[in-house]
Amino acid sequence: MKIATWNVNSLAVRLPQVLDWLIANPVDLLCLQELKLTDDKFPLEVLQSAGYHSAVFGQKTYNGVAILSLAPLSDVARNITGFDDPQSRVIAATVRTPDGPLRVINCYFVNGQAPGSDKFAYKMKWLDALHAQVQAELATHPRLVLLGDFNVAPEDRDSFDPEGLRETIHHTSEERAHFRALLDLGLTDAFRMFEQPEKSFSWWDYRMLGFQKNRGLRIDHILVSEALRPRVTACRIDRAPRKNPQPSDHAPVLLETI
DNA sequence: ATGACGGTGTGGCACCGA
Repeated sequence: MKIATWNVNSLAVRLPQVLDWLIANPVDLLCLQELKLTDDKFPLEVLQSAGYHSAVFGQKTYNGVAILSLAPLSDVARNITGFDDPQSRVIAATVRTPDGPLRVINCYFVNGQAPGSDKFAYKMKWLDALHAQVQAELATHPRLVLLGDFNVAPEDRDSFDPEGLRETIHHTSEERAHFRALLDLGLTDAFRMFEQPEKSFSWWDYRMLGFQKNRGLRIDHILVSEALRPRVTACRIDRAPRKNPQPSDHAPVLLETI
């Protein structure tokens, strides 16, 4: 089984690239973030023609998440139970597999702007709420994958400049503690189950030749539950779409299981 | 570095992202 996550930074702009990428990478599940469009503008029929079912949670201008799946999706849940949020950041769904149901939680984590800002405070509250949500989901769905744009570089090696950016956004101790708290629920960062090239990143700033200089961050992640972990055979970042003429600033991350 | 680059909106620029 192949599962991927990709922050597309506007699906309206990136749809042709998504369709091309799915032809080259016929994954079972593709989780998208930053759709930047409302549900009525989601290209449901086009993706259906490509063979994919969709569960969508859109929003005008900002945020928006979707799960694309070759197999039908059930028990779709939007955002976090008991956490009133005007922003569309979380969509979960269940997909049947030969080994039993798999719960998929696709998230676009809060950016947070800067420590001390209102947006950072929102990020912390959102992370608290997400932790409780994932804990509850795990209790009923032992086979679970939590993936998306986490907006956290978990360790120094996940940043192009860990010293210069120490305690700045994506690098703060608080954000990293929240990431570890998710791991403490029994989740594993699938990317770190395998030997990886040094300076592996999933996002690069559009400015200042960020990608060409590999000045990036690894902030897009795929976390797998204990039941799923022994099934994981590979996890990698696909840098190819970042080389497209009009790229997203994020690259897809891919997971393979037996 | 109040910069850069790219997307969206009802715009002539501001706001946001990371």
